Amino acid sequence: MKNIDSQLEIIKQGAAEIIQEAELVEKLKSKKPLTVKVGLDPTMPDMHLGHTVVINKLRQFQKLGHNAVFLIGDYTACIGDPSGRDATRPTVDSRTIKENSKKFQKEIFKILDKDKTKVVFNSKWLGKLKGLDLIELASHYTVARMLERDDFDKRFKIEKKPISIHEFLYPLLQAQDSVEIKADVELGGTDQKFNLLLGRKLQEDHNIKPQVCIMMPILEGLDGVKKMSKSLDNYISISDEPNDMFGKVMSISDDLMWRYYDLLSFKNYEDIVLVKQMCSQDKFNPRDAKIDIAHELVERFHGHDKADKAKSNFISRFQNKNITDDIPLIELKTAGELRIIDLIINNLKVIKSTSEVRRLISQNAIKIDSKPITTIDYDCSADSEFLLQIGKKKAYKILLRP
RNA sequence: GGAGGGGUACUCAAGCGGUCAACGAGGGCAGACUGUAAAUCUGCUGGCCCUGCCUUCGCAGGUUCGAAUCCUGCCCCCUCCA
Repeated sequence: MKNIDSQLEIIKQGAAEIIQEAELVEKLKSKKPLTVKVGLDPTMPDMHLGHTVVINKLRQFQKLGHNAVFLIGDYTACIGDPSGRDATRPTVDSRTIKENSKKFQKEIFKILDKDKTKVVFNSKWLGKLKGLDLIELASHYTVARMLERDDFDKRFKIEKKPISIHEFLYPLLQAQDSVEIKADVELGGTDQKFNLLLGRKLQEDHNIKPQVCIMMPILEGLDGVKKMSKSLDNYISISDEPNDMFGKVMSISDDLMWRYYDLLSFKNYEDIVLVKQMCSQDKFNPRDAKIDIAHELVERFHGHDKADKAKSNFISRFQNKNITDDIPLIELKTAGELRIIDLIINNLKVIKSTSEVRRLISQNAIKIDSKPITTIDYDCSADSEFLLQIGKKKAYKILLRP
């Protein structure tokens, strides 16, 4: 185990806030591996890079020799934490929760060391709570203090949107998890501050040394402004195909790229500082820095070979403007000629309405063998092979057979 | 339980009897410029058998030549009082 100072330095990297740092030092001084908790609700079917920020931090703890506990909130998922949202999340059925949990476990081990990570489900203890237990739990906190939570406060006072009573139970249950696990440290996004703090309070009530709360910044999505989320469609899923993932990373702004470096890269802190410096002094093209981070991320989730391939595809396609062989070849059987409309809407299913196809055609966005088509009545002759491009990003090789 | 306010397209938000497929903003898409960047500029943004037609303004009816706009009932939400 490294000395306390260098541990602390690593732990603090990228963290938005630590409560209380002095307590953390105290705990580190004990020289015993700390129990570090990260919880995630299996409400969404797949994880995106935003979720991994906290897991990356957990990985650092793990590398430092501490005990990583990954908590799957299969019980709390039934409530749905509305954190950062303006309304209750719809509750999720138990089968979906099971499926998602399984997927989660597979995904997190692309980041964490499988052999050293303890995976726990909070239904194990929360499921045993009886009505009276729940009432007892609820007695530990007051309504006024609940309303201190930012999003509750906003909904209640400013937006005047409804808050259901059961939503108050979420933070309490999450805090109960910390009691059960006896967490020394809990990691979460800055939007989790309230919930994490409640863990401290509840642990104290149970005479457990309160956990240190470490808040990580919320990662912005592709737009660079709003938090990464599936519902905003500005996310990079960790199960995105290599080419897609690479392309999405390349399309972010330079400012955002540095955020991604800070929060997602496993490179040394010093190396990142150096890259930033070189870019700002025009010694290194930011585009190439972007290629590096794109490669790193694709490699993490898809392996080295696929990352190399995605990179070379990207370069040949966009930098050298070549149309590569990598474009999917689609073979279709047709009796005679095939209308372009039918091809796009019925066979490829990439655009949903004729009107939209019309629009794209009038904008010169649909090309066949690099030539824009000008009429909706365009027919593709039977028994032919051609390249179909829709906008800049979509391309297909089509082979029509009789 | 009582009183009042409100539900409009992906979101916010105008419209309050015809000129409304519905102002405006955001988002999204496309084009130009580029580093598939960002910023900026331009256009588009319900559907279709597209110089026209069809369906949309919480739901269901009604008044009218004609309704998102008026009337009735229902559903949902918010605020205040109890």
